[in-house]
Amino acid sequence: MTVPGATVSRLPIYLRALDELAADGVLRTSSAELAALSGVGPAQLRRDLSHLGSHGVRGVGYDVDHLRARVADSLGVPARLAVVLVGVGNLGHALAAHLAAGQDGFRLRALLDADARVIGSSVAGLVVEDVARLEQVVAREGAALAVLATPAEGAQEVCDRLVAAGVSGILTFAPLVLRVPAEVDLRSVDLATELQILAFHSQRRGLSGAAGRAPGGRSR
Amino acid sequence: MTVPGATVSRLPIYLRALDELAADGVLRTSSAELAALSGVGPAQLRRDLSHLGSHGVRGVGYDVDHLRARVADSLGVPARLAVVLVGVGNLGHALAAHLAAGQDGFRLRALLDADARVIGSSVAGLVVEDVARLEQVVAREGAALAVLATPAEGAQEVCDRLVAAGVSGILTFAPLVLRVPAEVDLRSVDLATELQILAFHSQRRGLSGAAGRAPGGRSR
DNA sequence: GACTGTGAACATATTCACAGCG
DNA sequence: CGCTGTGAATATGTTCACAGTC
Repeated sequence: MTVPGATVSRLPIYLRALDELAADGVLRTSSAELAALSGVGPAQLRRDLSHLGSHGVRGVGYDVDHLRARVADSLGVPARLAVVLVGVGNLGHALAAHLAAGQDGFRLRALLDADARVIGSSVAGLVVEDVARLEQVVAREGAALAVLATPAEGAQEVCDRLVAAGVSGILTFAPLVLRVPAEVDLRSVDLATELQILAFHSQRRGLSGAAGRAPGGRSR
Repeated sequence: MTVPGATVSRLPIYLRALDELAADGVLRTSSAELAALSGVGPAQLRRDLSHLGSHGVRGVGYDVDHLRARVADSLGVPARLAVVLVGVGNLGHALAAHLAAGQDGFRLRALLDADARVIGSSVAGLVVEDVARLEQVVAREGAALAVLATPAEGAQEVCDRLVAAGVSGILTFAPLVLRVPAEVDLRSVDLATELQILAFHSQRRGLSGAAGRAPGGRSR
């Protein structure tokens, strides 16, 4: 029962949609409804869920709570994995604040930085520690995941040390290509990259900017 | 000469690699070298570049400056598109600071927020304006792209207004599924989603946390 | 009757392996 | 010779359309 990567990347979206339905007191849903909430087609949603096993009822639909538990399980949400964040600059600070809320199924357990002016200060309820102690902190917290929000310089070194310390997944915001061994999972988010991708399509479309166009409708 | 989406999403990475080579004074490169710098295979790199036309020399390689110009052109970097950012909270502030540096080929032209305590303050060299004036600001700056860093509540409304005002691409950090018409490009980045994807693989691997493992090597 | 789960068709993306060419 | 560019093979992902089942 191996789940395709493309499916995995959509499971968090389905989980959020299921959370919303549950919060609204909805008990049962359909592939059409869930797909609409998730911005995908019903066939894709059914195919995706089928990779987690058969959890719907033909002719009826899906039980919201049951399906939600099943999706949350596959994403490891109940384990509430420990996360450490390295790089408490502007961006790291903002990410820490979001994560510290703890609503996403993770426990942010430590903040690390190299800047003496930041070390020792309190951010999002945690005291920033010296990145020199990275190995000890990762071990102490049993961190499975790390968020990397340092500048590009030095990011590969921090990454290597995180891997050696035993984290199994890294989410990086540093604008460079990081090397990790195959058994470690790396996801990269970069503002400039994302905007450049948008720019590509923008110029293909031949629109150089926002000229006065008739207000369009909403929805896709 | 239509470029596949998967290729487009890698062009910014190639561009950064080419920038590095140029900065190091390297005049000529090969698919093997560029691919190594970009973390992809040589065949993929050659296939990707071939979609932009034939810019290498068989038996020799690629001219760094020429290729860089060609990739930058396809990404619309020389146009230096105008960008507006909506939502100057923690995250928006950090994103504005990165963008304001202007090193990525964009001009950050305006900041918008709904919070009266933020409006009028100066961030990254720009005065935060009232989101009520979104339409006028987008028109005034001729903004082609927008960055959305508001909370989930109200994000769809802002998104609709950005679309109606004529932006052609939106990068959102709000944790919800936004609807946009087909002619507008939407990219979504969400911390919780990314971490949940990592968590999926982490638990598949059966590693519950960071136990003492032998320090591994680097590189992939 | 209504909705899921899935085989089959299609579309997209990656990789191999080598022909083409300076 | 050495390296690019690309046909062909493979792998991955999406969509259709309907059989299966409550």
